[in-house]
Amino acid sequence: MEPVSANPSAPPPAHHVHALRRFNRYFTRRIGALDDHYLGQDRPLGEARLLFEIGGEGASLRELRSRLGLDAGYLSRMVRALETQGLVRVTVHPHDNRLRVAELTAAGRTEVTEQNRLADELAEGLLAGLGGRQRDELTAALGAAQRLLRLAAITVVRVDGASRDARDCLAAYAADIDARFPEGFDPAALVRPHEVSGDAGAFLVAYEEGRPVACGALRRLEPGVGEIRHVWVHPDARRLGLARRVLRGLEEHAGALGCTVVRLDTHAVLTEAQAMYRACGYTEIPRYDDNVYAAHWFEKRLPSAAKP
Amino acid sequence: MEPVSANPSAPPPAHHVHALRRFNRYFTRRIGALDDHYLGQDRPLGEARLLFEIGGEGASLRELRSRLGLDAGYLSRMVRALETQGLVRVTVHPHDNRLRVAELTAAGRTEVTEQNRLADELAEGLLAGLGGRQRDELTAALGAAQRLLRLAAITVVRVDGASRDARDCLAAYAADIDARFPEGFDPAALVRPHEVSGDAGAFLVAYEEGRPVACGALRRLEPGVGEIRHVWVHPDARRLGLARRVLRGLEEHAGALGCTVVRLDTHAVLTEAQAMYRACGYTEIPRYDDNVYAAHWFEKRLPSAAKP
DNA sequence: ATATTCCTTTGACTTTAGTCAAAGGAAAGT
DNA sequence: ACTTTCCTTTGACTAAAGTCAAAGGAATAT
Repeated sequence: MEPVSANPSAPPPAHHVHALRRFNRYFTRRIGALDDHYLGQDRPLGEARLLFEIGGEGASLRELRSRLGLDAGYLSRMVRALETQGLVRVTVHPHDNRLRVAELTAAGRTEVTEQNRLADELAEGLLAGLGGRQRDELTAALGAAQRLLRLAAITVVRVDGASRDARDCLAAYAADIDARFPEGFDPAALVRPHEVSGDAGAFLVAYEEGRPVACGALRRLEPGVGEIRHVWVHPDARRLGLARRVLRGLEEHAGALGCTVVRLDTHAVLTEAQAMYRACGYTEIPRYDDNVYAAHWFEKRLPSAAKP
Repeated sequence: MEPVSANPSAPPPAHHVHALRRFNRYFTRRIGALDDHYLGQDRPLGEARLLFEIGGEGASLRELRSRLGLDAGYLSRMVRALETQGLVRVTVHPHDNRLRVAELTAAGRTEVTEQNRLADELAEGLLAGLGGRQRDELTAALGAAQRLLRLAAITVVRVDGASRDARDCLAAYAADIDARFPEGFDPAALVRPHEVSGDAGAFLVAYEEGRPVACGALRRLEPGVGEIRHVWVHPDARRLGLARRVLRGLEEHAGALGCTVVRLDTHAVLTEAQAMYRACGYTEIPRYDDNVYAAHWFEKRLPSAAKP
């Protein structure tokens, strides 16, 4: 896996760094601390967090371990403690006897609900000091900040078209558009791994905290002409501007593979995608393939790789 | 001290509460955690935080205790530990032999600098994932959020005009405008405590985390006419919209004291203040007093207290 | 001057949080 | 079938964080 345009720009100017640190200091002191102390009520923080993380659906110990970053032994003991307190029930995983699954009992659920109520109350108390317009502003600012922080944490890397993550992404993509296209979607229309690997093309996957959240494929149509396909973003990661990042990465790879033009097609129902392609410099062209799902065809001339 | 328009509005809508909690969860997990772990490097977190809090200027143990919320005994031991490591020097307070003051030694300063460098690096790494425009957006969003969170934490209360905090605020106000008015300012022109206490008027102080950060006074000019004076905001708390809050509070008190009109004057150099008064519904009127510092006079007719 | 309040230190604990290694049962790869 | 890899449990610790109460010197209030 090689990172794609990892650092597109020079180191960030100091004032951004300071703004982030200032905010961090203020926020963790004012809010984070409060949250933790009040939530914990009568329970060690570790246990409170664990309960919260088990949540309504339950979770395997393995998952809890990775989500909370805990030592296996430590977690095992904590779960046992919660079990003897009657808050948690532990069973073996139905499909894999190595795994155990922790679920909340009724008492556990009550406690988590109470935790949530307290946290809500705390947040309400905080917001009570603001007027309606100011609350709107705050919510908007926090939303924007979170969006950008998430985006900053996502890395786009090139992977082999036959890799596990690539296949998973394509499967999710296929399921997604199958549900969206009125006529459904036949996975046979997906690119073959060899078309997007090695010198033939490229397959990019975006990772957020280790999980694939977006993908995009590039294959060669003819010498000098690449085709972008299967740009997909996980529902949880939409509206972050991730598709553009994947697109930019694919264009870079196209340039590196000697393409001067990239093309792509889209289905009639994917109107946001069409808008994005236009906004990214693509112009509509006549049909160039016989893709039965396509209704619009686009092309973009790549800036020739400038050498300094 | 009685709170002023403490809860001007109904409990905040759930979506604001959720937005705040969502952000809080994300932020503390992603950023806060990182920060702590990296900062601690080779040193327990408690000590690292303590070093940071002692900072360049040093601080009394008492202050450290309240800033960090630590047990006295625990703090005492931690400071001793840092002292034996040669990072901190402890001396008795020059004016109060009960107090000790902790200062950083050269070695301590080096370590804090290194801490800061690491934290900067971390922030840089985070920002590296964003483009220039996105960084600007992030900084703006964090700035707005912090401003609003601070504002939410500030409460405006009425205090006695002769109280310690009132006097401190007025002194700071006097020093402030003395530096700003070309002709200086004579503190004899300040209101007398009795003019702004009891039924005669009101004195409001805004507190942020226990410290006074703004004030404003109301006295009665003649029956039915109040005068607003000495609206002042601490330099650290400017640009939060605090002056407006104080002003609104004073207007409410004026209404409660039976005033239908409030007046105020401002100095020629305080142009932002003039703009604010206009934006808050004040209109310029002819000179109504003989205040030698005044160059503009304003008036606002108060909405008569509506009963439901 | 005397009582009271402050601030810090010390002793004696407890709880949380976390680490490391060994071991054993279960699934996956060959 | 056999090795390897996974996942969890247990034992044996350590370090950090925090609590409580007693005590003594310094300021303040009365």
